[in-house]
Amino acid sequence: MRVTQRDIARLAEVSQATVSRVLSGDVRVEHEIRDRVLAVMQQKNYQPDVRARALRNQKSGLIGLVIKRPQGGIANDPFYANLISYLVEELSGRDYHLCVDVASDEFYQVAIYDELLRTRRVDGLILVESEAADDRIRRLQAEGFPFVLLGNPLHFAEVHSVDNDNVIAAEEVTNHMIEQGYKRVGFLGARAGITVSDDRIAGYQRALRGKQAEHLVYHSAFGSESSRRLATDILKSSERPDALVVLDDFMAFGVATAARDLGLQIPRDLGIASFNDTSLCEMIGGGLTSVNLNIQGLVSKAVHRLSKIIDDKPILTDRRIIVPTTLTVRSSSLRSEVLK
Amino acid sequence: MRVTQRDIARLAEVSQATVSRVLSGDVRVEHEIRDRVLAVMQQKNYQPDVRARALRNQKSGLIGLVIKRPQGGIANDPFYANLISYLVEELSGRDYHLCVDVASDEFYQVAIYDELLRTRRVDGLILVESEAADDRIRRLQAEGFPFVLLGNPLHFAEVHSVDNDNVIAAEEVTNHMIEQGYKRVGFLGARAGITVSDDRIAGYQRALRGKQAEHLVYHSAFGSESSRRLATDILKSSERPDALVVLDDFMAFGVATAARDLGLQIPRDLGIASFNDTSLCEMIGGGLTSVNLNIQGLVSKAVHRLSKIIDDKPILTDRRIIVPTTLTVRSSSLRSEVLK
DNA sequence: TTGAAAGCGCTACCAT
DNA sequence: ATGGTAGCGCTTTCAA
Repeated sequence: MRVTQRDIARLAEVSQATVSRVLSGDVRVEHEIRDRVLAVMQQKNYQPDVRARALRNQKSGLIGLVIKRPQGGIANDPFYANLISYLVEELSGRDYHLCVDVASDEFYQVAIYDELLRTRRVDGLILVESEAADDRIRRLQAEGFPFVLLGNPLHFAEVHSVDNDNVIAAEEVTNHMIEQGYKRVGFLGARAGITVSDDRIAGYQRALRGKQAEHLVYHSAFGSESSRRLATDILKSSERPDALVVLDDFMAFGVATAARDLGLQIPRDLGIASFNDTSLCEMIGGGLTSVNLNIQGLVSKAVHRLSKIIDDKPILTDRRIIVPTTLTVRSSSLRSEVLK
Repeated sequence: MRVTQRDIARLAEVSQATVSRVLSGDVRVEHEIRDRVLAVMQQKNYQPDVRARALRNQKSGLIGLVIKRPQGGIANDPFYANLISYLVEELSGRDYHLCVDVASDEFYQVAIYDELLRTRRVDGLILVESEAADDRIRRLQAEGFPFVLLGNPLHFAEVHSVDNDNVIAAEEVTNHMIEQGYKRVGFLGARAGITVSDDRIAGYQRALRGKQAEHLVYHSAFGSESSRRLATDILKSSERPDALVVLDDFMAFGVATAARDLGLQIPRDLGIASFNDTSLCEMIGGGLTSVNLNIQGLVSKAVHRLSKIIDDKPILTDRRIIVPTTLTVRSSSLRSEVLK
């Protein structure tokens, strides 16, 4: 059996309550006793049992992350790997651990929510929803369960959320394309309903106002292969765009491949820019212009906010926190350089 | 306050013990009472508190994954994303959840180990060690803590481990290159000490026996950029290899980029093959030949074994479980096709 | 078949 | 300043 406070108490000839006090750094404990207890703890290599603590304090020290499996697993989306990585890092600084669950389908996801929060396994949740998830959010709200949404809460104004301003980000990158002299800028997004995509399309359209009459919005499935196929069709057309803003780096990779196969020069014949600024951007010949979302910043803000909610601390700032994006310009969009 | 078994008991007019029995599916409970209790549970939306259960049963229902941050975060290594993804999936089928921690440095990693297992936060650990980690493994053994190593335990014969046979895998892929007619096959690995790399180099060398006198082993840092630079040097040399087996897809990507920049045709002038078979392989022009590690298989075996250890069930098979690899041949190594 | 009660290891309150 | 003790919500033994 493992060492408990009772064992320590017996060996140090004090009460178990005193051991607990020493552990919590209670100032009222006499120095001599304190040292004696600490010595025994050290010797016995005592560590408090988090399970007992969790029960007693009604806090598990765990933050849950439930992600809906994207197309082809989370493996191929560096966003999630980044997210988890930064989350763990951020949490460890606050004495929290991360509990990850992946939901393969809608039904299962609800079950996980139930299991995770009704059983009080975790103290709070980080939500990442690619689409509006009304029922789940309402459920959490009804339970009064602490959670922060990474993304756009849409009509849920009361939900705490951390997000980029994807409308502005898309507007900026589209403007960048226009400034580079592209005349027919298109946008390659995901299917309608994916909030990130919808937001970025809105930004794209805003940028075009008064500058380009025709809006060229295309909807592709996720992944570089789908976008490669779609891009091939698009670029074969006689009225093809001369620049494409793409939803993410993977899809942009597909576009770049399609362009290369069709003999189009980047950035001269086709400008490309995308979102996420993953390591992939350095891998595309000459580099891919991409919007950096500052995932670390998103995560940091989200955890900060969540821990405040959990601790019931007053929240003075806005419920929606916006983390600025930055445009990392690489050669895939630098038409002006090429034409010099 | 939330609903407890006592509340249910009161409402159903039974004892709290009976409620517990109903929950555990105890057959001795009379049907009528059973139904009454279940009805109240349903109505009150009762869920047992996992914290109390964990304390009582001495089981948390959590499996820990501690990963040492690789170069540049885990984000850029799809292996970890895959690992986590499959782990979560596999665990959820066994009523376990995954607790992820990342250790940035050696010292911190030991601290996490302590926190995670001495405090009994998790019931078992999955270890992923890129290098021999003697002290940590000995510690776990001394504590009698359940864990399974994903990788090569080296001299720790008593450790339960799940791994590919990297020696054989490398031998096979090297043989494949030789069969394709390459005469100077090289190996681009990581620095010595990284067990996966060491194993694969050993396999590469075994394949060359009697077939190619000169062993061309190169050591690169991780990442496509480092390997691109190194590959550029290697390929500029007059005695350059005509084929490279590379430690992973990312590094292979760097090699492919270097080759392209030097005007070398793949697979005619340079054959490339690597390990991991990630989505990146489809992205490299024509496709990259790569060894598929069957991560899902690795994870499945590891979890299966770990849960047996945790439940103290007898383990009849070998302590070391080998999951077979398969070679996914794509055009980057198909020299014979090109020369037809 | 059911209920009463002990106890998992801890924190915190109330005594002294 | 210290000890005794209640109790977090649950499972399980023991009695009835």
